[in-house]
Amino acid sequence: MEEGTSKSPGHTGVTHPAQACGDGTHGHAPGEGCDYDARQWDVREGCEVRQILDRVADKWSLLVIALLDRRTLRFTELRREVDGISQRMLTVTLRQLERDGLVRRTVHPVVPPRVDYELTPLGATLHDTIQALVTWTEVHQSEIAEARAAYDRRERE
Amino acid sequence: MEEGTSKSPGHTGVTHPAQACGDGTHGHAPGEGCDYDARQWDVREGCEVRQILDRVADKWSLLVIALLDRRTLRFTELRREVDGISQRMLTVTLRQLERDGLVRRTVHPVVPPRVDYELTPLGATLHDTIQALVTWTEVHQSEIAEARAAYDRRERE
DNA sequence: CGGGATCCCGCCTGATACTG
DNA sequence: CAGTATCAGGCGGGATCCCG
Repeated sequence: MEEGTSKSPGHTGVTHPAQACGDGTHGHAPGEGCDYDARQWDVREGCEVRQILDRVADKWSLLVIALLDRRTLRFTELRREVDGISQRMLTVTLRQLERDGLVRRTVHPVVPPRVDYELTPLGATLHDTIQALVTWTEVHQSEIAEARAAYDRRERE
Repeated sequence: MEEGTSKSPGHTGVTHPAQACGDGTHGHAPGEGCDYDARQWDVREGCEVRQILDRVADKWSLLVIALLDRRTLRFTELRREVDGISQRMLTVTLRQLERDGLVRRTVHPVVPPRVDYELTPLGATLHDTIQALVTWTEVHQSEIAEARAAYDRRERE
């Protein structure tokens, strides 16, 4: 993999040139200027990279993607497998992922309704990255547990 | 801090007793490649993997770790670089990361006070993973922007 | 079954004041 | 500078009802 879209070698400033960059909320018309040297990614709020990062680095999105990476799932199946998610958040998350082109939603015109969710090719490219995160978590589980215990012990005294 | 040391489950009520969900039924190969069977990672709410994942897959945590991965930073520097974070959330995030053993907090007994934050060796092991996520985001920026535009166009009609 | 609409509570932000 | 304490306000997200 390469370093993304960075091209100009010399410039590293990017403190906070201005606001510009669009609103921080989710609804935002793409195509607005927001491109700057991302090599020094101090990533201002509302910028595309931050928007996407906020989506991908979201607990629900991550879990949904990881599950869909195994196989196509229906709404209720996802609801059951993503333990703890509310129906609303599952809907919202899936819609966002669909909008981002990471998940394809297929409605079968049958009764009772049947809707399948699956990763798009783009979404599938997240596999390695997400899996790496999950693997890291599993591998370092005990170390973190220890660190927490130590911290709490220190705090309590 | 009014939220206590251990993040109270609050809205994501932990219904299950936090018993070990890494029940040893899926031994994985820690090393390289995702060659272990990822098709079976049980992620019940409240289990350790989920707790850690929820922390690591958090927008603020991710940004803070990524920044500290470049160099040691002081509180105010972080506040300035992580655009959009409130002082409270920065404090909370840093405390969580410190508790998890990912970040080391060093208080220098000088006046005015000086507190440095840096990644621990454990935290540093997240570098590749986090960087992969950031890189992925940068690489696929335009594709996602297109997907969003297409989706919005479809919706509006 | 899938999901839109609604109510509602608690977290987060932002502003401000106060310590060490 | 690096926080902690507090209050206001917005909204994210859970729970529930209900319809196609």
